[in-house]
Amino acid sequence: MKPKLNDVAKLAGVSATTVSRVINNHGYLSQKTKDKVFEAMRELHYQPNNMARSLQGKKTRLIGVIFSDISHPFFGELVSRIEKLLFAQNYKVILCNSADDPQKEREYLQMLMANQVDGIIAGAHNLGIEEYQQYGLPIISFDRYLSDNVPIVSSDNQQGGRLATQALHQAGAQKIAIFTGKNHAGSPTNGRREGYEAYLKTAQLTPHFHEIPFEWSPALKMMTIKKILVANDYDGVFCSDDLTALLTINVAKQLQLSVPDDLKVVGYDGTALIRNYHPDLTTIEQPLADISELLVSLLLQRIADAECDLEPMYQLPVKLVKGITA
Amino acid sequence: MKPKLNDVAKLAGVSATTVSRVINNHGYLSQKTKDKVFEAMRELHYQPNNMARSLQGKKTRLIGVIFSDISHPFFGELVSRIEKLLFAQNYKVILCNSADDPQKEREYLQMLMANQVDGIIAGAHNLGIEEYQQYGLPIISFDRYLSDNVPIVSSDNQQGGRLATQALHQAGAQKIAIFTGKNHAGSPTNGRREGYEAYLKTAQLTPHFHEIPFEWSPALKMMTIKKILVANDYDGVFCSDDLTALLTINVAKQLQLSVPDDLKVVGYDGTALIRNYHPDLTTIEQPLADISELLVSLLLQRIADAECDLEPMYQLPVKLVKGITA
DNA sequence: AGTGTTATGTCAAACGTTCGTCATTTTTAT
DNA sequence: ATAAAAATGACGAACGTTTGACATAACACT
Repeated sequence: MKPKLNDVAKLAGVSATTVSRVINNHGYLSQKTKDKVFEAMRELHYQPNNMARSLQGKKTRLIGVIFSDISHPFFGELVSRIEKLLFAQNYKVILCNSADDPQKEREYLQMLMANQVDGIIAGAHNLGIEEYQQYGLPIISFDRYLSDNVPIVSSDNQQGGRLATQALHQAGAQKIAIFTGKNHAGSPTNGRREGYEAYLKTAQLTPHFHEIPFEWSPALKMMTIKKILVANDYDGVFCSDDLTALLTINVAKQLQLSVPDDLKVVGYDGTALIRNYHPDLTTIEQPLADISELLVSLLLQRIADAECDLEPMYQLPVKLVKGITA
Repeated sequence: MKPKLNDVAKLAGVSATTVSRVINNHGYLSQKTKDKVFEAMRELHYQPNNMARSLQGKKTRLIGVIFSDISHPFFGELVSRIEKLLFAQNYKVILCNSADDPQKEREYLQMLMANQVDGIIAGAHNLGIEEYQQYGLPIISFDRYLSDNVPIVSSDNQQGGRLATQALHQAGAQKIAIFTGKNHAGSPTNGRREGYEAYLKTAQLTPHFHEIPFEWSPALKMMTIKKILVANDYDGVFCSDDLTALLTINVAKQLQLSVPDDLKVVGYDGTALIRNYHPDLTTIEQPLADISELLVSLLLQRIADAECDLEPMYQLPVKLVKGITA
């Protein structure tokens, strides 16, 4: 059997109360007793039962982290950073891959409630507003509007869209398309599209929109991209994520189009993976370190004080990372 | 305040005992009462408090999943699959990025114990054996020896090493190097190295070993690779992971070496990311779907019956995925 | 010796469930 | 009508910990 508080007490030759006091650093304690107790805890490999503690009203120090899928490099990197920051603050992460499925997201939410998490960081894309309101829990959202009292952390998607389009234009492109995911309300790609449109307007160029649903398989995406490139004579494409940009480049190669000579390409996200392994790709870098720090720090503020008022929206600056594809 | 079992009981007009019986489907229950209770639960958005339940000896249905870093695409994909499989069985994942740091790994282990997890899936690389034994908990390991009673799931690294080397050789390479991580005992890359060596022996070729520590930054790795390629006239390189293979290809490009004409390259892992976005790369594909299913299924068996005996080692077959780099 | 501070102990209630025991009521089958 | 089966209820102990109330002991300082 696992050792309990009482076993520690016996071994240390003190009362259970004293052990609890030592653990919680509560009331008067002599150094000698503390030492004895810690020693006994070590000897028995005692770990206080968190279930019992949080039944007592203590925090669980569990945080739910919901993203569509951490096998996507962007979310993988983001969640990895979030987990590290939280662990450093003695919080644990319950991982939720919502797969952009509203039903799964709902189940996750219920599960997280049942597990008494202290808070949630959500970057999922599907649920209606109400569902997030009914749980009176600290929540911070990444890049997505959930509800009025849920602060959003995001990067400046419009600015990113402008920068990307500008890069294409300044590299000489004149007929510039944008490839985005489906544009449901609240989706982050909307901002990118707006920035694209805004820049083209000032440059007096015509926008060309193409939707390539995020959840499609890469093979299907490639087919679609091929059709699009064949049917049009674009000389520049702004892809609203880096992976699509890689596909576009692959398709261009298949079509014997030289990048950047015949076709210029700019991606979006700029994860470490892309910067390290595809330095050629010109892309818009989201400040992942800042984003994760802000998400965590806001959440911890909300946990410490549920009433503390936070901005409804924190928008972090993005930057262009020049490769050679535009 | 969150609704409790008693609130449900009141609303449904039954006793607390009955509500508990309904939740646990225990004893005689009429359909009518069940309906009433479920209705009340729904109305109140009631979620049983898992802390209280597991204090009662119920399972927590929490699983600790320890890998070095999910921002690495291989681990990201593996952990994503594991999480999905576990969630489908109503288990939740506590995510642990050990960063290959023994101290962090130790802290994670203690934290998981404190949180009463039902089991652990570990793919980390650092801890001594003893530490995993002292907790009498179901554990399954990925690709790494932890302790005699911890089953290992891995792919056939030796076979992978042989296949990779064979591919290089059959593509015409004669002077074939291997780039691996540091070879501490129990590391999966050892098997790959052995396969490499074994194949070269039968082909009567000389092995050339180079260590490129896994934890180095990509920039540092590239520098090292460049030095190695400049100092030797290899015409084939087997990289023990795909990302290093990408770096090697990038370096080759810098050195004006044509791949595969001047230099053939084979990677290792074959994640969906690589297959989708780098179909050119010849690589050894680890069967991630089978691996994750096996990891989860073995763990659940051990949880269901701590005494059930499992093989000490499950080795799944790998396969060569032909690209054009070898 | 007296006072105040610091250190420890005993005891018990509380957290939200589960589950066994026992009792009672309702339903069903004969 | 009667017995057996099915359905519910009331009650309370237990899970491992925290915490407050209260008591008492040890110690330092005048």
